[in-house]
Amino acid sequence: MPKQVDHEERRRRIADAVCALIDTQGLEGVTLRDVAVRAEVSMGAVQRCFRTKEEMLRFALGHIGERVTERAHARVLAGPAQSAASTVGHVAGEVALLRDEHRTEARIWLAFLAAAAVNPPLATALRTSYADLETLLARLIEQAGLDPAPARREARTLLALTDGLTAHVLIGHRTTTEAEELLHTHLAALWHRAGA
Amino acid sequence: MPKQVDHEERRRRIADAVCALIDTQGLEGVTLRDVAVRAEVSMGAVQRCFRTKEEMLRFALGHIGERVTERAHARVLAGPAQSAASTVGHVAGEVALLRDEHRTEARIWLAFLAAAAVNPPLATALRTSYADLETLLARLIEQAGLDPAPARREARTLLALTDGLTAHVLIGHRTTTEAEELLHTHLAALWHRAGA
DNA sequence: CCGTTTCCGATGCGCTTGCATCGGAACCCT
DNA sequence: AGGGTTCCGATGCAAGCGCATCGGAAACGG
Repeated sequence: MPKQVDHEERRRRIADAVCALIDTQGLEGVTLRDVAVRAEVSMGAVQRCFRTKEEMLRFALGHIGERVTERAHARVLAGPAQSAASTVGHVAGEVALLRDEHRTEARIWLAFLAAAAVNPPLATALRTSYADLETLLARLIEQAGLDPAPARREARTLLALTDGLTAHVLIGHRTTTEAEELLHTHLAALWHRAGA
Repeated sequence: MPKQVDHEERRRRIADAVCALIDTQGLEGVTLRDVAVRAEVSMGAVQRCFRTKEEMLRFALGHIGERVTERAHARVLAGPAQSAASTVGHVAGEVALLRDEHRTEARIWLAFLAAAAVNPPLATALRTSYADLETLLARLIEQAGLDPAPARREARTLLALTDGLTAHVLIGHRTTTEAEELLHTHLAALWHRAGA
């Protein structure tokens, strides 16, 4: 058993470098060389971890996808005393990546979203995350008092809305505050409708 | 006055070629050579029309932006006898680019949206189209009976929702039918709320 | 302490990219 | 008819790309 290296740790380290590059230069600006420099490893190491660039990007997408969905799940567990409705609000706010410290993730997410439109493997990876979030939201909305079918419908609408808002904030067509307010109003209408 | 050429016509022709390439290969797959081949002109002609690739892409974005907004406006003028509410539905459906024949435009739109997140000039061009659509929708919603402030709020929400739905359809996480139904349900709730 | 096995840094290769260059075709005016 | 402009197709170029290659460093069993 010769020289051993924690491959998983290295893969994650490289994925982080990929994400950092996407954040500043977009997906097109990601090159193997730049990734290697960012991750502080040699190009050879990158090529050993991932057979192709495509494989590396796919892994990075899964990496960021996990980060986002895990945070959403954590938010549910962390908010015990509140009402189900307010939990939905918090999770939606989390998914929308509106807070400044998540701007990076938002840019990365949007970059992968666009790439997925012409790249089926990436689309598959993305759908996994979306399905997860959708189910989570649907369950929460159901707990807030809606029937299963309408709850799922509202979850889907909510997910699309958050994505759209995120995109609009990113291109500067909407401020973070405006987006938060729109999200809040949408949810208020939802609960109002459910109560009646 | 020597050899003359309709520059505007050529620019539009090249923009169409750019869009066709984005549709199949994404923004990264657009090269000057491929554009020239698609547009059936020489590379020299492309370089004469646009000083840089960046300038060409910017023009193409404006081109497709005009197409979408003009169709939305046309939809308003074309639907005279209906209620204001149903006009909103039609325009929203148009903006969401859900119909199969607009799938191409949807992909192009999403590609530019992602690029705009790391490219301010593109973001500026995009915002122009968004502002236009937002105002149009707000006016229509107002005509349907809402006060100006809520009307604008609903227009913004609706615009974000359509964008999100479009993206979800593109990556195959939502079918066209599902998206249409979600959009319809959202609007139904809106009118119901407005009526009360 | 040396052989074996695993790893990787450096380098090279073939290709594509955006852009610059320029000679000559195309055209209008006189 | 010919000169003066305007245009553009072909070609060249430097840079950057993903990927393949390989010699040697690192770590262990014997």
